[in-house]
Amino acid sequence: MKLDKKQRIMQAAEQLFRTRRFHETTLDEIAKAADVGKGTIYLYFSDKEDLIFQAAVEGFDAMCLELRQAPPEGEGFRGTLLRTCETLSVFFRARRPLFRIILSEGDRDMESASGGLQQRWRGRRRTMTDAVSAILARGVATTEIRADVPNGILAEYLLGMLRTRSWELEDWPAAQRSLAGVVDLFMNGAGRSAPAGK
Amino acid sequence: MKLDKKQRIMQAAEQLFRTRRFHETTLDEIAKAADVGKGTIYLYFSDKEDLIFQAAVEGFDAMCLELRQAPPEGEGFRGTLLRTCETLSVFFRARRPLFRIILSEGDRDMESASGGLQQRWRGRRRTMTDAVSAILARGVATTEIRADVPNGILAEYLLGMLRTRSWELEDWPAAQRSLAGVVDLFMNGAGRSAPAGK
Amino acid sequence: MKLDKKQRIMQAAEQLFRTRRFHETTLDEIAKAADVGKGTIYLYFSDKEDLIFQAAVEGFDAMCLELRQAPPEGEGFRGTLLRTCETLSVFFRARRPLFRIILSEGDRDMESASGGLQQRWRGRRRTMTDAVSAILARGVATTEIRADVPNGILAEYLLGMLRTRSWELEDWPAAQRSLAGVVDLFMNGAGRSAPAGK
Amino acid sequence: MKLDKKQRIMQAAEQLFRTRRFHETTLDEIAKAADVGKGTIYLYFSDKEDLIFQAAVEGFDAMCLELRQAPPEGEGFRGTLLRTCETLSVFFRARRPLFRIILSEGDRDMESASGGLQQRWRGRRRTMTDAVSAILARGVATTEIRADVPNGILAEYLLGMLRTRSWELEDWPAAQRSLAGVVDLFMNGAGRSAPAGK
DNA sequence: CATGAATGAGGATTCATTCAT
DNA sequence: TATGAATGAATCCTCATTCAT
Repeated sequence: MKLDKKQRIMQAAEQLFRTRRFHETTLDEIAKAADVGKGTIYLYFSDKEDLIFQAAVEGFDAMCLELRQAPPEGEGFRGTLLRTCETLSVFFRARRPLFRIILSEGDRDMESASGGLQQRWRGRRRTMTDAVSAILARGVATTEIRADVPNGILAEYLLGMLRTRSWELEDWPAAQRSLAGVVDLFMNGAGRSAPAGK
Repeated sequence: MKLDKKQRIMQAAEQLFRTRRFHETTLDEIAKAADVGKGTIYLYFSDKEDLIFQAAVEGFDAMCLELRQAPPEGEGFRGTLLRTCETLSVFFRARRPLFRIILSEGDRDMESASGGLQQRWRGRRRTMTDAVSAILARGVATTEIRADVPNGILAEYLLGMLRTRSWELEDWPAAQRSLAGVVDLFMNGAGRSAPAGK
Repeated sequence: MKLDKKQRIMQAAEQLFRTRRFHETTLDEIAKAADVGKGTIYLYFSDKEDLIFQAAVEGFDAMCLELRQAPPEGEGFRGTLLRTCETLSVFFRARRPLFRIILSEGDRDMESASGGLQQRWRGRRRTMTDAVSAILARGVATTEIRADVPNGILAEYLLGMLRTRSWELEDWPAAQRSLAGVVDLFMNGAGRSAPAGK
Repeated sequence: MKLDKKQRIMQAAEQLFRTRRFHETTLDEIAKAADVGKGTIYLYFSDKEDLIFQAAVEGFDAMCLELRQAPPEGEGFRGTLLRTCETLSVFFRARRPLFRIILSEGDRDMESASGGLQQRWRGRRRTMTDAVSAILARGVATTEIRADVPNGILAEYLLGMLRTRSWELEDWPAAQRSLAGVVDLFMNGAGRSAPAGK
């Protein structure tokens, strides 16, 4: 059964942006790949940027909700953190190309006119960082997370580590870039982890 | 006294890309801003991408050399690490807009044809990560850095933290995003810092 | 009633190339003259050269077919030859400017890359020379054409004479450059034609 | 010993235009090939077209003078004609690429502005056709050339045949495209040359 | 005479967007 | 809703020409 036309368009876009840059991917190609007329795209999206954005944040709210769910009975804080990383990792994996475009298409100093994409994303992103902050807050409550650094900042660094893992560590063996490893490093740092002589 | 023409062009480019995207910034504008003829740009750069790249990596090799210098007498490992972060931070601060473009203009899965910029950068970047790895190796030697994670991976995460600090934490008060904080978090992690035996 | 858009574009091109050289005629002008958008040209032609070529060979195949038609009952060989010259002459008259461009845009020794136009034309041209050769073969059969020179060569010289008539003899009075005169010269040569009474 | 700089430039141009079109050959290349500075070209030629023209007509006047020389003792008319064809053939052989450019760069209907090259050539060319006409006149005097067609027209056709031989017959075996063959065809035509039954 | 760094006018081509059907 | 033919604004790059040295 054929998907909804809007869905087909977003999927085609996601697929094409995987191998082509923003300005190298034409609406003709997307329309062709989605098997719809070129004009049809404009029935569902206001313009090319809007298409990118909607394709990127598709499912984003659902993910944020998932992050906010209460942890299952008996799951320790580290377990929660690991599950959080998995959720985030899964969401961003397929969307990496789209977010690469969004992040590149503007910077904080950009004039508002051109920063449309980035502006919209920054607004949404807050939902995610807040959710992660809330999770870290639980760790603070159980004294498993240090309290001398704001949760929001810790959340950003955690997200940054996940980005590094996804963007820069692709060439390393899977064992070296496990999510458990990220959590461990995030929690214990790179310093001599356990006082040997203890 | 007027700078060298090539320098003027690179500076003008850096300035303009700060507030405009790659495709919104025309060579006309750059030439105008640099106060040179349009054709002059092509005397020094093979094309627009080459201009971006050269402007971005200007001084990169010098920075890598600086990273490799032996630490001053009596400077502890943490001191070295802090100094390393400062060096990196200074280098990337002004070049952020340029690197945003380079990173966005291609991805590892991209066809080689379009990944020219990124390819060139990946080649150079290695010099930097190796230098940081080498520094971390000294920490391993003094048992200040854990040995169970490859230095290369730790280096990537450290660089990732600096990126997060520079890109995502701009709205936080300076005190919260100090380089010392980055080093502390990198070394000790987000877990309860206080020694258990307390 | 307005012509087909593709036709309008080709006619506008033919008209403009009549008074301007290849590189002096811009696609802007052609689009303007044809009263279509600039982009429309690229819906029908792959590029500027393709436009020239298609405009030039428009109707070429039809002419070749016409050349191959059996001569009417009772038409002598010279009559056939004259009719052939007329057909050729009519076809090339309006297209002279276009062919001037095609012939100039490459030469046999040119690298294949740049000889696109000329290559395409050489391929087509063969159809025409073969048709003329076939006609001359009939003359050989009736002993009206000498057999000691290959038909293909004679065909080339005949076509060359038509070109001379069209390109170099324009300043001479029409009577001196009649097609009948071409045929006569081609058949009898410039030597003392035939000692009439002798 | 190094040639005169002007000579070197013209030779380099001739060489380069052999494999490149007018607009594909840059003055940079020519200067490089001639081993002179780019500005030096403008010391000897007013512009690019002038360079082409002067390179093409270099030696043209000398050739015209040669054509006008009295035929050697005892050389028959056909001998003179053959020698004439040889002279013309030699002159144009190396210059073909240059003349292809000149002939393509304008037409009789062209606005004077753009027809500069062609205009200049048409003026010079007259010297050559007049010389050939004069030679044909000798044939008329000896009744070897028909008198019912103006010499000027016959001269044009003869030159046209030489062009055909040089441009269109290159793929034929040398024996079939001999200058003697051209003269024979010019004199006797393509009709049954000698009434066999005579 | 000779040079070559510097210039900037000029044009083919692409592609997001519209709108008549 | 859906389409895709038509549009034309927008820009990179080339290269003939100049002129300070």
